[in-house]
Amino acid sequence: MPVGRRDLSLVVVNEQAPRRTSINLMDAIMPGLCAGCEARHIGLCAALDDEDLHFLASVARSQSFSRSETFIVEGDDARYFYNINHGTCKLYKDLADGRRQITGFVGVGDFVGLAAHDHYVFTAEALEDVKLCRFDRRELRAVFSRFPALERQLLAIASHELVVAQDQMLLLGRKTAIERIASFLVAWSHREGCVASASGALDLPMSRADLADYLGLTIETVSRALTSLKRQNLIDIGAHHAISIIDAGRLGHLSNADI
Amino acid sequence: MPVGRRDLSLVVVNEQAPRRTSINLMDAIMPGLCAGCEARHIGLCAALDDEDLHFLASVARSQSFSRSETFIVEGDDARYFYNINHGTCKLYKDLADGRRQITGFVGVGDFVGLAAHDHYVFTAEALEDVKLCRFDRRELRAVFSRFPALERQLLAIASHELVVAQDQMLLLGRKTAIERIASFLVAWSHREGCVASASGALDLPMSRADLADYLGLTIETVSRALTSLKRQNLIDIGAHHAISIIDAGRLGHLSNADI
DNA sequence: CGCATACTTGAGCGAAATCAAGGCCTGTGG
DNA sequence: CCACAGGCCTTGATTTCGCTCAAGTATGCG
Repeated sequence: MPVGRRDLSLVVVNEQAPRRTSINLMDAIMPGLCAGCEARHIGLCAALDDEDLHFLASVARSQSFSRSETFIVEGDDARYFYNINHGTCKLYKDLADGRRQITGFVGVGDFVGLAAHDHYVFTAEALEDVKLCRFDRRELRAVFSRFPALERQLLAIASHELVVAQDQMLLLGRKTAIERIASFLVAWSHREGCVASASGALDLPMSRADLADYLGLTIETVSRALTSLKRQNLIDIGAHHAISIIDAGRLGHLSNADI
Repeated sequence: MPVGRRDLSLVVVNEQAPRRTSINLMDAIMPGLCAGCEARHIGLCAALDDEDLHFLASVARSQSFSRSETFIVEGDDARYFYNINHGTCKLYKDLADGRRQITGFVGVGDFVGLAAHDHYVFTAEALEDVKLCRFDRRELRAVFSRFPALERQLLAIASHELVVAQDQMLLLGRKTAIERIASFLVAWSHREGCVASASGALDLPMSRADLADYLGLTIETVSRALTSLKRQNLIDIGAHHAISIIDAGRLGHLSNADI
């Protein structure tokens, strides 16, 4: 029985392919199949045969989660591996006494579950309603051998994430509260698809508590730093987690990007 | 002209292959060629032909650096990519005002320069005399297409480094000074080849200043925390950067490893 | 409209930074 | 062999940035 484009919904959850710098797996594997897709391709031949599609259907499936649902729990068997089709998630690690470190926010096109051993080393929680494409890690080798270009792309993605992680270490180890907030706002403003409205305001899907847990601060310090930036007329704080950057230049200077 | 095993010294600097969890590139490419090598292999066929060897000679060469020499400078063109054959190095990022964050210490078998874009995003400096195998990044694609198993292994390595980076973010963002020091000592004691002598003392190749820059502290705080652990009889501090762990259990408990 | 949750603001505190000596190796040269 | 210089490390005194505790104020939802 042939698998037609229609059946792709099993794996291609979001056909209105988003614009993201990191690649959407399905965009990558099926260039040209997703209408309006502008993600970078990874050099696969344009068309997949029925066998390829059946194979993909057998190793991947779509999933949805609501705000505050966790779909990866630290310590669990690392059986799956995800590609985000819609929404934003936070990844975090907890200490026994409740202290939490958010290691990253992941959005459309990002992969989650790459950095794992036999067990997941972080928890992943939806910050808003999310749609995912879930892969079985046990089939990963088979996926790679069928689509070798994908493996190459994943190495580039992992390398880039290492660069980002090193930046975050510099922030957490050496920057002041104001510098952390400024760095975050500048970095978030460089994400594609983060601008909420015509006003140019940033749409931050995370709470002050999440921001604090990401930047190694408390919610009070985050709040005070944001208020301080607002008083200096560098940003404006709107409702619904919206923040507008008024003076990107001075904000970037405050963020103390490394040499 | 054939390339014999002798000529491998160009790339295989250290034939007494070290025992390390992360793979030594040459061990990987030439399993069986390095006497006593116990590193994991990555599934290449046992023998390389002359063409392979000529190819390797053309893209890689050995290098040596002395203590405190830098061989990668943040911001420079990322032309090379290294595999460490001997010694330990620190990787760090600096802020304009001199604040420094060491993002990692790398030792025998580790790869350096993977996490880079067009330019290096960190500086690498030898902590002791080091020997390296240097690869031209522009030839990386050619290396991978000749040895596809290598690329697969690099993805696994990069994934593992992401796990380590996330642990470090938790440490930098949320742990106390004592917890940071305890975590570091426990982690370092799990490195292979780190035990200096029959006494079981750890050989730390880095100074207190390096430790401070790695753990997001000052040298005074590092010193006080070590003294505190010594007074609690959990460790003993010897000369020449040697530290013995007396009570690994309580030290591990103090380190507050995440759940 | 009322309650719960999230955010802001203020006051005081504390862990680690900064400032400042002082001690201890190690190597060098008399 | 000792004297001295220069790192590197430790220890103490003081300061400070961000945390904790505590209200108070929006915001959103039933």
